[in-house]
Amino acid sequence: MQYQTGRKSSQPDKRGEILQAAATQFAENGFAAVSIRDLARAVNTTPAALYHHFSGKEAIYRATLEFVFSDKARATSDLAKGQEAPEVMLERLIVWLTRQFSDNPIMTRLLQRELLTGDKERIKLLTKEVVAAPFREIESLMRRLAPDHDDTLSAVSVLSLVLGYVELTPVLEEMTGQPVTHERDMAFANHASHLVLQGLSPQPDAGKVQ
Amino acid sequence: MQYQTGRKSSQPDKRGEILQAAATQFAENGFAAVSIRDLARAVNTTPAALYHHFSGKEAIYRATLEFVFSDKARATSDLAKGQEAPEVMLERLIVWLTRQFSDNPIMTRLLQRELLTGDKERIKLLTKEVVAAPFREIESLMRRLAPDHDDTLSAVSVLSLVLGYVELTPVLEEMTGQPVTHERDMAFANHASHLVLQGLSPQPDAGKVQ
DNA sequence: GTAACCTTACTGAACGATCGTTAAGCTAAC
DNA sequence: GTTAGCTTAACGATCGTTCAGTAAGGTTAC
Repeated sequence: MQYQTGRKSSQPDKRGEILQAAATQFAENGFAAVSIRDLARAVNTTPAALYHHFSGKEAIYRATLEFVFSDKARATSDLAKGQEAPEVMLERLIVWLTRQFSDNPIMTRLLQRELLTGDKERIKLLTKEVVAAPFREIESLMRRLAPDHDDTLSAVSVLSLVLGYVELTPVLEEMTGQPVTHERDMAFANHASHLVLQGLSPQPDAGKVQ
Repeated sequence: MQYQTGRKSSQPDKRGEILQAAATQFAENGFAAVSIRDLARAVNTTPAALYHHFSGKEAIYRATLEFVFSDKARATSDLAKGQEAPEVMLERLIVWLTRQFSDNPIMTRLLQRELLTGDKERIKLLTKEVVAAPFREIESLMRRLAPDHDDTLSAVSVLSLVLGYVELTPVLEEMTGQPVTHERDMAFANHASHLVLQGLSPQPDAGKVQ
Protein backbone atom coordinates (compact mmCIF):
# COMPACT_ATOMS: atom_id res chain seq x y z
CA MET A 1 0.00 0.00 0.00
CA GLN A 2 1.20 3.48 -0.87
CA TYR A 3 1.05 6.25 1.70
CA GLN A 4 0.91 9.86 0.80
CA THR A 5 3.68 12.12 1.88
CA GLY A 6 4.38 15.83 1.96
CA ARG A 7 2.31 18.55 3.49
CA LYS A 8 -0.95 19.35 1.72
CA SER A 9 -1.46 15.96 0.18
CA SER A 10 -3.03 14.62 3.34
CA GLN A 11 -6.55 15.18 4.53
CA PRO A 12 -7.27 18.48 6.22
CA ASP A 13 -8.06 16.91 9.60
CA LYS A 14 -5.98 13.82 10.10
CA ARG A 15 -6.03 14.33 13.85
CA GLY A 16 -9.81 14.18 13.93
CA GLU A 17 -9.79 11.09 11.76
CA ILE A 18 -7.38 9.40 14.15
CA LEU A 19 -9.51 10.31 17.15
CA GLN A 20 -12.66 9.00 15.49
CA ALA A 21 -11.01 5.67 14.79
CA ALA A 22 -9.46 5.58 18.25
CA ALA A 23 -12.85 6.25 19.85
CA THR A 24 -14.38 3.33 17.98
CA GLN A 25 -11.61 0.93 18.88
CA PHE A 26 -11.11 2.00 22.51
CA ALA A 27 -14.86 1.85 23.09
CA GLU A 28 -15.08 -1.62 21.61
CA ASN A 29 -11.96 -3.25 23.01
CA GLY A 30 -10.59 -1.09 25.82
CA PHE A 31 -7.28 0.68 26.18
CA ALA A 32 -4.99 -2.31 26.65
CA ALA A 33 -6.47 -4.35 23.82
CA VAL A 34 -5.92 -1.66 21.19
CA SER A 35 -2.41 -1.32 19.80
CA ILE A 36 -0.83 1.65 18.11
CA ARG A 37 -0.56 -0.52 15.02
CA ASP A 38 -4.31 -1.23 15.14
CA LEU A 39 -5.01 2.49 15.21
CA ALA A 40 -2.54 3.19 12.41
CA ARG A 41 -4.09 0.52 10.23
CA ALA A 42 -7.57 1.96 10.78
CA VAL A 43 -6.56 5.34 9.37
CA ASN A 44 -4.28 3.97 6.65
CA THR A 45 -1.03 5.18 8.07
CA THR A 46 2.01 3.95 9.96
CA PRO A 47 2.55 3.72 13.72
CA ALA A 48 5.28 6.32 13.52
CA ALA A 49 2.94 8.80 11.85
CA LEU A 50 0.69 8.78 14.91
CA TYR A 51 3.63 10.05 16.93
CA HIS A 52 3.64 13.11 14.76
CA HIS A 53 0.16 14.02 16.02
CA PHE A 54 0.34 12.64 19.57
CA SER A 55 3.08 12.04 22.06
CA GLY A 56 2.07 8.44 22.75
CA LYS A 57 -0.72 5.93 23.28
CA GLU A 58 -1.85 7.48 26.57
CA ALA A 59 -2.06 10.88 24.91
CA ILE A 60 -4.21 9.44 22.13
CA TYR A 61 -6.53 7.91 24.71
CA ARG A 62 -6.84 11.13 26.69
CA ALA A 63 -7.48 13.13 23.53
CA THR A 64 -10.08 10.57 22.50
CA LEU A 65 -11.97 11.01 25.77
CA GLU A 66 -11.92 14.77 25.35
CA PHE A 67 -13.01 14.39 21.72
CA VAL A 68 -15.94 12.16 22.62
CA PHE A 69 -17.10 13.82 25.83
CA SER A 70 -16.67 17.47 24.93
CA ASP A 71 -19.91 19.43 24.94
CA LYS A 72 -21.85 16.43 26.18
CA ALA A 73 -22.59 18.19 29.43
CA ARG A 74 -23.98 21.32 27.77
CA ALA A 75 -27.03 19.69 26.22
CA THR A 76 -28.73 18.90 29.52
CA SER A 77 -28.86 22.50 30.57
CA ASP A 78 -30.89 23.25 27.44
CA LEU A 79 -33.30 20.54 28.53
CA ALA A 80 -33.57 22.16 31.93
CA LYS A 81 -34.27 25.60 30.52
CA GLY A 82 -37.81 24.66 29.52
CA GLN A 83 -40.70 26.45 31.17
CA GLU A 84 -42.92 23.41 31.42
CA ALA A 85 -44.12 21.74 34.59
CA PRO A 86 -41.38 19.70 36.29
CA GLU A 87 -43.34 16.51 35.60
CA VAL A 88 -43.08 17.10 31.88
CA MET A 89 -39.44 18.06 32.17
CA LEU A 90 -38.55 14.90 34.04
CA GLU A 91 -40.15 12.72 31.41
CA ARG A 92 -38.37 14.64 28.67
CA LEU A 93 -35.10 14.31 30.55
CA ILE A 94 -35.39 10.56 30.98
CA VAL A 95 -36.36 10.03 27.36
CA TRP A 96 -33.49 12.26 26.26
CA LEU A 97 -30.97 10.47 28.48
CA THR A 98 -32.06 7.06 27.26
CA ARG A 99 -31.81 8.18 23.66
CA GLN A 100 -28.39 9.75 24.23
CA PHE A 101 -27.02 6.49 25.55
CA SER A 102 -28.54 4.20 22.96
CA ASP A 103 -27.83 6.50 20.03
CA ASN A 104 -24.17 7.02 20.96
CA PRO A 105 -22.81 3.59 21.76
CA ILE A 106 -19.21 4.73 21.45
CA MET A 107 -19.64 7.52 23.98
CA THR A 108 -21.65 5.22 26.22
CA ARG A 109 -19.08 2.44 26.21
CA LEU A 110 -16.23 4.84 26.85
CA LEU A 111 -18.19 6.26 29.76
CA GLN A 112 -18.81 2.80 31.18
CA ARG A 113 -15.17 1.87 30.75
CA GLU A 114 -14.06 5.03 32.51
CA LEU A 115 -16.46 4.37 35.37
CA LEU A 116 -15.08 0.86 35.62
CA THR A 117 -11.38 1.61 35.38
CA GLY A 118 -11.71 3.84 38.37
CA ASP A 119 -8.47 5.77 38.05
CA LYS A 120 -8.99 8.53 40.60
CA GLU A 121 -7.74 11.36 38.43
CA ARG A 122 -9.69 10.40 35.32
CA ILE A 123 -12.87 9.91 37.37
CA LYS A 124 -12.35 13.42 38.66
CA LEU A 125 -12.09 14.76 35.13
CA LEU A 126 -15.08 12.73 33.95
CA THR A 127 -17.13 14.02 36.84
CA LYS A 128 -16.17 17.62 36.24
CA GLU A 129 -16.51 17.60 32.46
CA VAL A 130 -19.43 15.27 31.88
CA VAL A 131 -21.47 14.21 34.88
CA ALA A 132 -21.49 17.13 37.31
CA ALA A 133 -23.58 19.64 35.37
CA PRO A 134 -26.36 17.26 34.31
CA PHE A 135 -26.40 15.78 37.78
CA ARG A 136 -26.91 19.18 39.39
CA GLU A 137 -29.71 19.92 36.95
CA ILE A 138 -31.43 16.68 37.80
CA GLU A 139 -30.98 17.38 41.49
CA SER A 140 -32.64 20.76 41.25
CA LEU A 141 -35.44 19.33 39.17
CA MET A 142 -36.01 16.59 41.75
CA ARG A 143 -35.91 19.16 44.53
CA ARG A 144 -38.93 20.80 42.95
CA LEU A 145 -40.60 17.53 42.08
CA ALA A 146 -39.98 15.53 45.24
CA PRO A 147 -39.34 17.98 48.07
CA ASP A 148 -39.84 15.23 50.64
CA HIS A 149 -36.82 13.28 49.44
CA ASP A 150 -33.08 13.75 49.48
CA ASP A 151 -32.41 15.36 46.12
CA THR A 152 -29.06 13.64 45.67
CA LEU A 153 -30.62 10.22 46.19
CA SER A 154 -33.46 11.11 43.82
CA ALA A 155 -31.03 12.24 41.14
CA VAL A 156 -28.96 9.09 41.61
CA SER A 157 -32.10 7.03 41.15
CA VAL A 158 -32.97 8.73 37.88
CA LEU A 159 -29.46 8.35 36.49
CA SER A 160 -29.15 4.80 37.79
CA LEU A 161 -32.37 3.74 36.10
CA VAL A 162 -31.17 4.87 32.70
CA LEU A 163 -27.53 3.86 33.05
CA GLY A 164 -28.45 0.51 34.55
CA TYR A 165 -30.91 -0.16 31.74
CA VAL A 166 -28.22 0.54 29.17
CA GLU A 167 -25.79 -1.70 31.02
CA LEU A 168 -28.31 -4.51 31.22
CA THR A 169 -29.28 -4.31 27.56
CA PRO A 170 -27.14 -7.24 26.36
CA VAL A 171 -28.57 -9.69 28.90
CA LEU A 172 -32.03 -8.30 28.31
CA GLU A 173 -31.67 -9.13 24.63
CA GLU A 174 -30.46 -12.59 25.49
CA MET A 175 -33.29 -13.17 27.97
CA THR A 176 -36.20 -11.89 25.92
CA GLY A 177 -34.78 -13.41 22.75
CA GLN A 178 -35.37 -10.27 20.75
CA PRO A 179 -33.13 -7.31 19.98
CA VAL A 180 -33.57 -4.14 22.00
CA THR A 181 -35.07 -1.71 19.53
CA HIS A 182 -35.64 2.00 19.72
CA GLU A 183 -39.26 1.30 20.64
CA ARG A 184 -38.16 -0.86 23.54
CA ASP A 185 -35.88 1.92 24.77
CA MET A 186 -38.78 4.35 24.72
CA ALA A 187 -41.05 1.86 26.46
CA PHE A 188 -38.52 1.64 29.26
CA ALA A 189 -38.10 5.41 29.35
CA ASN A 190 -41.83 5.82 29.76
CA HIS A 191 -41.93 3.14 32.42
CA ALA A 192 -39.07 4.77 34.31
CA SER A 193 -40.66 8.21 34.06
CA HIS A 194 -43.88 6.91 35.51
CA LEU A 195 -41.97 5.07 38.21
CA VAL A 196 -40.09 8.13 39.38
CA LEU A 197 -43.03 10.46 39.01
CA GLN A 198 -45.40 8.34 41.06
CA GLY A 199 -42.71 6.99 43.32
CA LEU A 200 -41.22 10.22 44.55
CA SER A 201 -43.95 12.85 44.28
CA PRO A 202 -45.66 13.67 47.57
CA GLN A 203 -48.52 11.31 48.27
CA PRO A 204 -51.57 12.88 49.90
CA ASP A 205 -52.82 9.65 51.43
CA ALA A 206 -49.52 8.49 52.88
CA GLY A 207 -47.45 9.90 55.69
CA LYS A 208 -44.31 11.76 54.74
CA VAL A 209 -41.35 9.47 54.29
CA GLN A 210 -37.85 10.18 55.59
CA MET B 1 13.26 -16.77 45.11
CA GLN B 2 13.03 -20.53 45.54
CA TYR B 3 10.08 -22.43 44.16
CA GLN B 4 8.92 -25.67 45.59
CA THR B 5 9.02 -28.73 43.43
CA GLY B 6 7.73 -32.27 43.57
CA ARG B 7 4.22 -33.46 44.11
CA LYS B 8 2.83 -32.97 47.60
CA SER B 9 5.08 -30.17 48.60
CA SER B 10 2.75 -27.62 47.09
CA GLN B 11 -0.42 -26.33 48.60
CA PRO B 12 -3.43 -28.58 48.41
CA ASP B 13 -5.42 -26.27 46.13
CA LYS B 14 -3.06 -24.41 43.83
CA ARG B 15 -5.75 -24.19 41.19
CA GLY B 16 -8.04 -22.32 43.55
CA GLU B 17 -5.24 -20.01 44.57
CA ILE B 18 -4.55 -19.19 40.93
CA LEU B 19 -8.22 -18.50 40.27
CA GLN B 20 -8.48 -16.23 43.29
CA ALA B 21 -5.51 -14.18 42.15
CA ALA B 22 -6.77 -14.19 38.57
CA ALA B 23 -10.18 -12.95 39.71
CA THR B 24 -8.59 -10.06 41.56
CA GLN B 25 -6.40 -9.05 38.65
CA PHE B 26 -8.93 -9.55 35.85
CA ALA B 27 -11.54 -7.61 37.82
CA GLU B 28 -9.15 -4.76 38.43
CA ASN B 29 -7.43 -4.49 35.06
CA GLY B 30 -9.38 -6.48 32.51
CA PHE B 31 -8.39 -9.47 30.40
CA ALA B 32 -5.97 -7.77 28.01
CA ALA B 33 -4.10 -5.84 30.69
CA VAL B 34 -3.25 -8.91 32.78
CA SER B 35 -0.37 -11.06 31.59
CA ILE B 36 0.37 -14.67 32.34
CA ARG B 37 3.52 -13.45 34.08
CA ASP B 38 1.46 -11.13 36.29
CA LEU B 39 -0.68 -14.05 37.37
CA ALA B 40 2.33 -16.28 37.97
CA ARG B 41 3.99 -13.61 40.10
CA ALA B 42 0.85 -13.22 42.21
CA VAL B 43 0.85 -16.88 43.21
CA ASN B 44 4.63 -17.18 43.48
CA THR B 45 5.18 -19.47 40.58
CA THR B 46 6.35 -19.40 36.97
CA PRO B 47 4.35 -18.76 33.80
CA ALA B 48 5.00 -22.32 32.65
CA ALA B 49 3.54 -23.73 35.86
CA LEU B 50 0.18 -22.16 35.05
CA TYR B 51 0.09 -24.25 31.90
CA HIS B 52 0.15 -27.31 34.06
CA HIS B 53 -3.23 -26.31 35.53
CA PHE B 54 -4.79 -24.54 32.55
CA SER B 55 -4.46 -24.80 28.79
CA GLY B 56 -3.91 -21.07 28.28
CA LYS B 57 -4.83 -17.55 29.24
CA GLU B 58 -8.35 -17.77 27.83
CA ALA B 59 -8.94 -20.95 29.79
CA ILE B 60 -7.81 -19.23 32.99
CA TYR B 61 -10.21 -16.39 32.32
CA ARG B 62 -13.14 -18.70 31.64
CA ALA B 63 -12.38 -20.72 34.75
CA THR B 64 -12.14 -17.49 36.73
CA LEU B 65 -15.64 -16.45 35.63
CA GLU B 66 -17.01 -19.83 36.59
CA PHE B 67 -15.16 -19.66 39.91
CA VAL B 68 -16.53 -16.23 40.75
CA PHE B 69 -20.06 -16.58 39.44
CA SER B 70 -20.85 -20.13 40.50
CA ASP B 71 -23.70 -20.38 42.98
CA LYS B 72 -24.34 -16.66 42.77
CA ALA B 73 -27.71 -17.29 41.18
CA ARG B 74 -28.88 -19.68 43.87
CA ALA B 75 -29.00 -17.17 46.70
CA THR B 76 -31.83 -15.11 45.22
CA SER B 77 -34.21 -18.01 45.21
CA ASP B 78 -33.75 -18.32 48.98
CA LEU B 79 -34.72 -14.67 49.23
CA ALA B 80 -37.84 -15.35 47.20
CA LYS B 81 -38.89 -18.32 49.34
CA GLY B 82 -39.98 -16.08 52.18
CA GLN B 83 -43.63 -16.06 53.17
CA GLU B 84 -43.81 -12.35 53.91
CA ALA B 85 -45.83 -9.77 52.07
CA PRO B 86 -44.36 -8.92 48.65
CA GLU B 87 -43.67 -5.37 49.86
CA VAL B 88 -41.34 -6.69 52.54
CA MET B 89 -39.75 -9.12 50.12
CA LEU B 90 -39.00 -6.39 47.60
CA GLU B 91 -37.28 -4.27 50.19
CA ARG B 92 -35.28 -7.24 51.40
CA LEU B 93 -34.36 -8.07 47.82
CA ILE B 94 -33.12 -4.57 47.00
CA VAL B 95 -31.12 -4.36 50.20
CA TRP B 96 -29.64 -7.78 49.54
CA LEU B 97 -28.76 -6.94 45.93
CA THR B 98 -27.10 -3.69 46.94
CA ARG B 99 -25.08 -5.42 49.61
CA GLN B 100 -24.08 -8.24 47.24
CA PHE B 101 -22.64 -5.77 44.79
CA SER B 102 -20.87 -3.54 47.24
CA ASP B 103 -19.53 -6.40 49.37
CA ASN B 104 -18.15 -8.33 46.41
CA PRO B 105 -16.29 -5.80 44.30
CA ILE B 106 -14.42 -8.48 42.39
CA MET B 107 -17.58 -10.27 41.33
CA THR B 108 -19.24 -6.95 40.56
CA ARG B 109 -16.42 -5.66 38.40
CA LEU B 110 -16.17 -8.94 36.51
CA LEU B 111 -19.90 -8.78 35.90
CA GLN B 112 -19.65 -5.22 34.63
CA ARG B 113 -16.72 -6.11 32.41
CA GLU B 114 -18.60 -9.05 30.96
CA LEU B 115 -21.65 -6.88 30.29
CA LEU B 116 -19.39 -4.38 28.57
CA THR B 117 -17.29 -6.75 26.50
CA GLY B 118 -20.44 -8.00 24.93
CA ASP B 119 -19.12 -11.19 23.40
CA LYS B 120 -22.34 -12.90 22.32
CA GLU B 121 -21.44 -16.32 23.62
CA ARG B 122 -20.18 -15.18 27.01
CA ILE B 123 -23.24 -12.96 27.48
CA LYS B 124 -25.34 -16.02 26.81
CA LEU B 125 -23.49 -17.96 29.50
CA LEU B 126 -23.62 -15.06 31.96
CA THR B 127 -27.34 -14.73 31.41
CA LYS B 128 -27.98 -18.42 31.86
CA GLU B 129 -25.73 -18.96 34.86
CA VAL B 130 -26.08 -15.71 36.78
CA VAL B 131 -28.79 -13.33 35.71
CA ALA B 132 -31.70 -15.41 34.46
CA ALA B 133 -32.84 -17.03 37.71
CA PRO B 134 -32.78 -13.89 39.88
CA PHE B 135 -34.40 -11.95 37.08
CA ARG B 136 -37.29 -14.39 36.84
CA GLU B 137 -37.73 -14.25 40.61
CA ILE B 138 -37.88 -10.48 40.50
CA GLU B 139 -40.33 -10.62 37.63
CA SER B 140 -42.71 -12.87 39.49
CA LEU B 141 -42.42 -10.74 42.60
CA MET B 142 -43.22 -7.64 40.58
CA ARG B 143 -46.14 -9.42 38.94
CA ARG B 144 -47.69 -9.80 42.37
CA LEU B 145 -46.67 -6.34 43.51
CA ALA B 146 -47.45 -4.29 40.42
CA PRO B 147 -50.01 -6.20 38.37
CA ASP B 148 -50.75 -3.10 36.29
CA HIS B 149 -47.26 -2.97 34.85
CA ASP B 150 -45.20 -5.07 32.45
CA ASP B 151 -43.33 -7.39 34.79
CA THR B 152 -40.21 -7.46 32.64
CA LEU B 153 -39.98 -3.68 32.64
CA SER B 154 -40.55 -3.62 36.39
CA ALA B 155 -37.83 -6.17 36.99
CA VAL B 156 -35.46 -4.27 34.72
CA SER B 157 -36.16 -1.14 36.74
CA VAL B 158 -35.31 -2.82 40.01
CA LEU B 159 -32.10 -4.31 38.68
CA SER B 160 -31.16 -1.09 36.87
CA LEU B 161 -31.56 0.95 40.02
CA VAL B 162 -29.11 -1.18 41.96
CA LEU B 163 -26.67 -1.87 39.13
CA GLY B 164 -26.70 1.76 38.02
CA TYR B 165 -26.07 2.91 41.57
CA VAL B 166 -23.06 0.65 41.83
CA GLU B 167 -21.78 1.84 38.47
CA LEU B 168 -22.21 5.48 39.47
CA THR B 169 -20.50 5.06 42.83
CA PRO B 170 -17.09 6.45 41.78
CA VAL B 171 -18.51 9.70 40.40
CA LEU B 172 -20.87 9.93 43.34
CA GLU B 173 -17.88 9.82 45.66
CA GLU B 174 -16.15 12.47 43.61
CA MET B 175 -19.21 14.69 43.54
CA THR B 176 -20.25 14.50 47.17
CA GLY B 177 -16.64 14.63 48.28
CA GLN B 178 -17.12 11.78 50.72
CA PRO B 179 -16.57 8.04 50.37
CA VAL B 180 -19.57 5.83 49.73
CA THR B 181 -19.97 3.93 52.98
CA HIS B 182 -22.08 0.98 53.91
CA GLU B 183 -24.58 3.39 55.45
CA ARG B 184 -24.83 5.31 52.19
CA ASP B 185 -25.49 2.07 50.33
CA MET B 186 -28.31 1.24 52.71
CA ALA B 187 -29.74 4.74 52.44
CA PHE B 188 -29.91 4.31 48.70
CA ALA B 189 -31.42 0.84 49.04
CA ASN B 190 -34.15 2.23 51.23
CA HIS B 191 -34.73 5.10 48.87
CA ALA B 192 -34.93 2.73 45.91
CA SER B 193 -37.30 0.39 47.76
CA HIS B 194 -39.63 3.25 48.57
CA LEU B 195 -39.40 4.48 44.99
CA VAL B 196 -40.36 1.16 43.45
CA LEU B 197 -43.00 0.39 46.05
CA GLN B 198 -44.83 3.67 45.72
CA GLY B 199 -44.04 4.08 42.05
CA LEU B 200 -45.38 0.79 40.75
CA SER B 201 -48.04 -0.33 43.21
CA PRO B 202 -51.60 0.30 42.07
CA GLN B 203 -52.79 3.79 43.00
CA PRO B 204 -56.40 4.03 44.07
CA ASP B 205 -56.74 7.69 43.15
CA ALA B 206 -55.12 7.49 39.73
CA GLY B 207 -56.32 5.85 36.53
CA LYS B 208 -54.59 2.66 35.46
CA VAL B 209 -51.43 3.38 33.55
CA GLN B 210 -50.36 1.57 30.36
C1' DG C 1 10.92 34.41 -11.35
C1' DT C 2 13.44 31.26 -9.24
C1' DA C 3 16.73 29.36 -6.13
C1' DA C 4 17.54 28.45 -1.26
C1' DC C 5 15.65 27.28 2.88
C1' DC C 6 12.28 26.02 6.41
C1' DT C 7 8.45 23.41 8.11
C1' DT C 8 4.97 19.87 7.96
C1' DA C 9 3.65 15.34 7.42
C1' DC C 10 4.89 11.66 6.73
C1' DT C 11 8.05 6.88 5.50
C1' DG C 12 10.68 2.41 6.43
C1' DA C 13 13.45 0.30 9.70
C1' DA C 14 14.71 -0.78 13.84
C1' DC C 15 15.09 -0.62 19.19
C1' DG C 16 14.48 -3.27 23.56
C1' DA C 17 10.72 -5.04 26.24
C1' DT C 18 7.12 -7.94 26.91
C1' DC C 19 3.66 -11.07 25.19
C1' DG C 20 1.53 -16.13 25.16
C1' DT C 21 3.27 -20.46 24.72
C1' DT C 22 6.26 -24.66 24.47
C1' DA C 23 10.05 -27.87 25.19
C1' DA C 24 13.01 -30.50 28.06
C1' DG C 25 14.52 -31.74 32.46
C1' DC C 26 14.23 -32.50 37.47
C1' DT C 27 12.26 -34.01 41.98
C1' DA C 28 9.35 -36.00 45.27
C1' DA C 29 5.39 -38.81 46.24
C1' DC C 30 2.91 -42.82 45.18
C1' DG D 1 8.71 -46.68 37.56
C1' DT D 2 5.26 -43.71 36.80
C1' DT D 3 3.40 -39.40 37.27
C1' DA D 4 2.16 -34.92 39.24
C1' DG D 5 4.06 -30.58 39.80
C1' DC D 6 6.95 -28.02 39.04
C1' DT D 7 11.77 -25.77 37.01
C1' DT D 8 14.81 -23.04 33.53
C1' DA D 9 15.22 -21.63 29.00
C1' DA D 10 13.81 -20.26 24.99
C1' DC D 11 10.58 -19.57 20.83
C1' DG D 12 8.50 -16.20 17.54
C1' DA D 13 5.19 -12.52 17.67
C1' DT D 14 3.86 -8.23 18.99
C1' DC D 15 4.23 -4.27 21.92
C1' DG D 16 5.20 1.11 22.44
C1' DT D 17 8.48 4.02 20.82
C1' DT D 18 12.42 6.25 18.32
C1' DC D 19 15.29 7.56 14.57
C1' DA D 20 17.01 9.09 10.21
C1' DG D 21 15.45 10.26 5.96
C1' DT D 22 12.24 12.27 2.33
C1' DA D 23 8.72 14.58 -0.33
C1' DA D 24 5.70 18.47 -0.73
C1' DG D 25 4.35 22.72 0.29
C1' DG D 26 5.27 27.76 2.12
C1' DT D 27 8.50 31.62 2.83
C1' DT D 28 12.23 34.46 1.95
C1' DA D 29 16.31 36.46 -0.71
C1' DC D 30 17.89 37.97 -4.71
